[in-house]
Amino acid sequence: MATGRTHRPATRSRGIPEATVARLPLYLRALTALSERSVPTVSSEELAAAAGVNSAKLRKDFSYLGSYGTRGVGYDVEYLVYQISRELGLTQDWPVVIVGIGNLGAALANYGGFASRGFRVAALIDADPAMAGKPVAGIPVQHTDDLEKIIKDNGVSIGVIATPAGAAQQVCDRLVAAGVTSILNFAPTVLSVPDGVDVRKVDLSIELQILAFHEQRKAGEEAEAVLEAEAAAAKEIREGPDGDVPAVMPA
Amino acid sequence: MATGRTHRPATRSRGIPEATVARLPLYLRALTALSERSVPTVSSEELAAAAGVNSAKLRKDFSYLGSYGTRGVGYDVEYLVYQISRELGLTQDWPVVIVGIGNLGAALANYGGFASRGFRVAALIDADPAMAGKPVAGIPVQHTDDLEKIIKDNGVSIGVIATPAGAAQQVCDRLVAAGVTSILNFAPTVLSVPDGVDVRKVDLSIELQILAFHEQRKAGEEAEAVLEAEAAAAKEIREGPDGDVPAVMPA
DNA sequence: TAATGTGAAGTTTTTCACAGCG
DNA sequence: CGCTGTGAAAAACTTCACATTA
Repeated sequence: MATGRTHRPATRSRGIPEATVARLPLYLRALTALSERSVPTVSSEELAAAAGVNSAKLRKDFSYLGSYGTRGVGYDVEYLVYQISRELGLTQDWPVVIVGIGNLGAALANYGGFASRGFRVAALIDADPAMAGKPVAGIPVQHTDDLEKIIKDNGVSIGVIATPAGAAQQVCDRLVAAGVTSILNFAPTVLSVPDGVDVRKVDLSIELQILAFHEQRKAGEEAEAVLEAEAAAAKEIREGPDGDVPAVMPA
Repeated sequence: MATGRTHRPATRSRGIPEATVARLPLYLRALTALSERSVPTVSSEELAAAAGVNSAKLRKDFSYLGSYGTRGVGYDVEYLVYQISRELGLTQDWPVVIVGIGNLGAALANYGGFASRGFRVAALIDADPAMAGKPVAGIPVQHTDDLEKIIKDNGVSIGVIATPAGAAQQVCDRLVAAGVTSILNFAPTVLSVPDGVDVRKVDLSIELQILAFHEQRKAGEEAEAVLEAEAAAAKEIREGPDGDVPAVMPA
């Protein structure tokens, strides 16, 4: 993920373990939902259930942020929303560009949760001249030629790549050269970037393949279970219904 | 992720660590690219570079699958493609349904890499009656009412949820009730499912928030670096250019 | 001889279980 | 009393480094 540039261990930042950072958005979402329902406080148990994790893990995660709970009571929802938002850097607004306005890029541009918290789609960029000027999600698409200028004019540091795989590395290089230091990559390619640039990838086919692996395993186990059941049935026929009897036939 | 149902540790399956499973698709993609260029063999070093991991990790990962390499030579590309495909369960075809044919659902339906290896879009399902019958990516959209029938008729065990957050849990419940045991969730919600059902989620806003965290940290470090530089400069003014001198002013 | 395969060491993450506090 | 916060133990994962072997 190339978190480098300083001398700190790449996997930890500000003393907060990477695994914890990855869960903070989950907690934040659950807390936001509670906040909207005007729930004032929440226990680690309840919040953990809402976020789909176990409560010890959640408490440990929060312990890295500080002691924001009240023993015997739980956590103040509003306060925690604020603290996590601050920790994640969502109290400021991050301008984001999306490059590659195909079906996926359009879907991302239209994604509501985007604007709501901390992010703003500063520009949409596509290589197709026919797209230029067309509005998507109310934002006019601009041509790739102007990529560098767009990045600089808007002070963009986060870029989303939704181009075909073939174009991704080149787009990435231009983004980085123009000053982008965080990239979310939807193209099915490994991007190489200099130290100090973070890349995260979202990859449909990888996720499906992982599911297929588990799916296959389940099928295998079912077959095994059937075989075991059959074996048990056969054994019962050989040995009689009560099992613990010395076998008449060799095992 | 709810991998349960049997008595094995949920995080390991068939003796292959979950972290390894998650990387196999990466290796497979790199190997497929090599295969297309008719490269006959590859070393762990080269393949690791192509997949963006380190070579010791790759060798350890492969060691869980068996001894498929040749010392002094490397790995046979074709053979490894086959072994990994088999391990991931991609030698069979998995029919997949996509529920929620908005921008994102359409993007997924159009995604090429889908059909190529192991997966087949068996049906597209949407709640909007106006969509029914319309072809997306050459496949006619069907109405949610028929969800159960579609799942059963096609023997679908993998479902993709691309609906708005509000509908996701309900869709999920229906998919599971109809026999789906693996779900890829694009809706920004935590899904609850019974044991034996795997859920993986893809969440734009979580990824962006993780990037924002690191982005903020970088900015903080720059500020720190500036402060340190300023402090050093100030110190130099106070102490003169050679540093190790007893301070005249209090620290 | 070059590169795999792997014990062993090191690191990170998770979980346990309970002391401590409101 | 109830629930947080956290040391300590356990588990998972990564990396090292080298014996092994084609």
